[in-house]
Amino acid sequence: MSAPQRSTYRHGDLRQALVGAGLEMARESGPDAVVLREATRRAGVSPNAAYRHFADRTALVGAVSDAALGAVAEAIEEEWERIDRRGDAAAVAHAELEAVGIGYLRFARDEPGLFRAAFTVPRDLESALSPDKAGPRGRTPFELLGIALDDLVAAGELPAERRPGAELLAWSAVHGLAMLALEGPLHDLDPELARQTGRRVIGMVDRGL
Amino acid sequence: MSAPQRSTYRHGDLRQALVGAGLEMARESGPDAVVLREATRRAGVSPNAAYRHFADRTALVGAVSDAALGAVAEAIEEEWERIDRRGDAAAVAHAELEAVGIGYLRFARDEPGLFRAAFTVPRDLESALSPDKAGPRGRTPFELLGIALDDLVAAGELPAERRPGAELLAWSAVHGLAMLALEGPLHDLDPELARQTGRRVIGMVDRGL
DNA sequence: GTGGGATTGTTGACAGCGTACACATGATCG
DNA sequence: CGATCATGTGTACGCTGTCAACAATCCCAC
Repeated sequence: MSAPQRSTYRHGDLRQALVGAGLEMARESGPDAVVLREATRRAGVSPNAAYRHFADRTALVGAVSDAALGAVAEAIEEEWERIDRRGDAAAVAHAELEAVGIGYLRFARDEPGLFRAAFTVPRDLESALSPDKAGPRGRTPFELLGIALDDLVAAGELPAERRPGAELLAWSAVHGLAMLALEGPLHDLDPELARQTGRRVIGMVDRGL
Repeated sequence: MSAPQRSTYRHGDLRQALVGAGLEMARESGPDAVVLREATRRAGVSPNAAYRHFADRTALVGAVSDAALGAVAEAIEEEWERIDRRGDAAAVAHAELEAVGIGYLRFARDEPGLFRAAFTVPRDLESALSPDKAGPRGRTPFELLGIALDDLVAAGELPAERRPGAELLAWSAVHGLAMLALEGPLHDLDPELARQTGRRVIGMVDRGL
């Protein structure tokens, strides 16, 4: 599981191994639990070896965060694929928006540690949107959200003048609920109530955009 | 400023001094920057003295978080006092809701470290709502939000059946924006754009509740 | 008042952390 | 084949949170 005895002096792909170990730790207790020495231990390597691949601990956590973002994208795409596209354009567009929100919240609930690793680590927008953090279908969460909003406009369900920046509004609402429920005051909100609140938040976004 | 030489063996009010030092550190760089040993240093006391007042570092951070919550309450109340109450009930109710949101976001912008200390530390709801974390006028942020929503219902601006749990919806939206802008991907959003987005989020809540 | 807990602060120690510096190993390419 | 450069190792330092044992002081019962 952890300390793979290796015969070669070189490791092979230490960088990847460190990120993997970091992901394990983050999954259990969030990004703060990513400890550099422990990662090297799990990779079966001396502590300082990490510095050949990361400038410092922050850089490692950043890489872990990137990987976590990819996992979020995957969760959202999964929900996206499930949409029934036989209805009219308006219904489909609303379903798309809902899918993004549901996927986002589902991931936050199922993988709180990774979720916090993905979004709680300071990074700039362009980095968050860069395509190498996309899901398996190659689309980032932000892109999917954008498509949903575009489709709402196209279907006449959202006035075009409200379209610019609407991502931020939708994102804020859903993200806020996730954070409050994860590490904030809603920490031990009843799970069923949390699910229900999630739906209501998405409804509020849909109505209020 | 920092190490107050004291003559007496006893400190006087060490607990308060530690919380104060913790607040300073949190203000600069958030709750993670609150380090127990440094707090004792600033209080002019040996490291272990802290353990007479806090079970461990977590407890200290918790106390700091409580104090930070009080500061949030104060910021919101400030905005609340500024409301022009001469209009009709509906307008006042909307203004109240807006005041809570604006105060919340203003505090997040002006005191990001304290904001994160207040809301990023795991705590349960009842603790977050307990009145000892209220502002100078004795009302917690959550209470003020509740009053605003009640007034919306009274003014016929919010269907009564949507009232229960509406706090969570409003709170989520505003909190999400704050978190994304503080330590998330919106980290370096243009300040003016951020302000504007804040207003739009509040508008979305007002429409979408 | 005086003696004896109960409080509160101090000393010393330990393991674990991130990281700097010097060194060892080995793959790669002239 | 030998030099170079990327990669991993060893040792060390200062910092952290926390434990255990000890010391000073306050305060209350006599």
